[in-house]
Amino acid sequence: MARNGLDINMIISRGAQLVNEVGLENITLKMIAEDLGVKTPSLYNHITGLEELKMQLMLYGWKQMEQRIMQSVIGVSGYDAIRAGCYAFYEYAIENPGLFNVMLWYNKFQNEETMEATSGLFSVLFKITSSLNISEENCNHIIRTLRGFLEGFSLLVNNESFGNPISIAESFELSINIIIEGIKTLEEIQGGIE
Amino acid sequence: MARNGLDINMIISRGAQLVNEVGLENITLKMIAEDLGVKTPSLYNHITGLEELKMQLMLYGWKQMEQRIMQSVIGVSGYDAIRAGCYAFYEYAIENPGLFNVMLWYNKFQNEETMEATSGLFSVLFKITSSLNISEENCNHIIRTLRGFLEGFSLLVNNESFGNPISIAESFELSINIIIEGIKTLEEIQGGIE
DNA sequence: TTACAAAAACTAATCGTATTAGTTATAATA
DNA sequence: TATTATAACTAATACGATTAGTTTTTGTAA
Repeated sequence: MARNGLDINMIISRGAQLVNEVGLENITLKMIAEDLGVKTPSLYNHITGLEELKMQLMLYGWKQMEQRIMQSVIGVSGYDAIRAGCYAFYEYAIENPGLFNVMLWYNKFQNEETMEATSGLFSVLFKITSSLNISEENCNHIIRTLRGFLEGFSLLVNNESFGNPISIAESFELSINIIIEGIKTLEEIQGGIE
Repeated sequence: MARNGLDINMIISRGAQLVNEVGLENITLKMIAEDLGVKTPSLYNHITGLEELKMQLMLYGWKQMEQRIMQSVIGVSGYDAIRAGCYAFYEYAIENPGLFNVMLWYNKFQNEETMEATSGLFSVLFKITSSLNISEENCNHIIRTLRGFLEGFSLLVNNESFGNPISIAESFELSINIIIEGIKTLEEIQGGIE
């Protein structure tokens, strides 16, 4: 029926590589098109524009991260699973700095597809936290605590915003310890009340 | 000697208002110039370009936030001061969503002026944490924990990334409780060792 | 009071990328 | 082999950032 040169998956996966190489602020359609050996307008046969591509990259990143987190928690449970999931998140984020920026910035548009991409991730987190002796509502709060810390800390690392020369790895480890210990006290308090 | 129409402070303060209104992704020099009643090239007599303006806005935001945090901890100490400082950070961030995005994205360029702007903020945090029974190194780690959580959580709130309908205010309160309780266990452990 | 000079503001022009309009080429299918 | 859907192309447009060069203003000093 027509030429079978590009397809949207090629554009997205190549875009993901390029955005990690040059950063979110420098990625252009022109660059992606040249990389794929076509002229810029040809991309418009597969995407509606730069904004949609960034949305697609955001979804691509979250789906990949979900896979990594799911793999990381196989065979572990409870607080060990929380720890493993946090490390998987952090490692994916710092391995993919450009893509992670896209994931953060384009997470704002709330539509069905966005929900679908991130809901899988949250259901993993929810299953982990639900195995603890904590109310469902507090599980949801805790997921927000973890999301907040993980997104913020990863962003700070990627931006090289920590001026102090002390170890970033130790900061991350201690932070996770702090949060887990904090959650444990919550569990005890709630256990006492019930 | 010359006309005294604009100065850089007018551009920055007006830019800060506008970026909160239209968002980081939509702010343009053209918009700021029109708002100030001049043509776009006139801005170049005061700034080197859009990038420098964003850097200046980033510094402006961090300095303002530092003031807010310092005021918030007057008269309180220990964990109450940590709590007050965290709330001051969060409230400033959600009151200034566009500017806060600038603060996050342009925090990457590490020069003397950047350091100066954020070092004041960190010295406040360091004074607070130093009053606890925690080693200096761990104080620095804890500051990173707090920065990570506060930046990430605020970003999630500003982007409306929390799909779940449960209260964001309660999530923040519980998160701070978790982190403070986590820090307390750290303090006890270290106290026991010493 | 008036001429000067520094600096700000202006107009005109350039550049780069996104996007759109309209044309050409390809490949599956009838 | 002819058709046709569709992808890729060329050409053109739009818009903002930036630069070059000109004009205007205003404090200072003759």
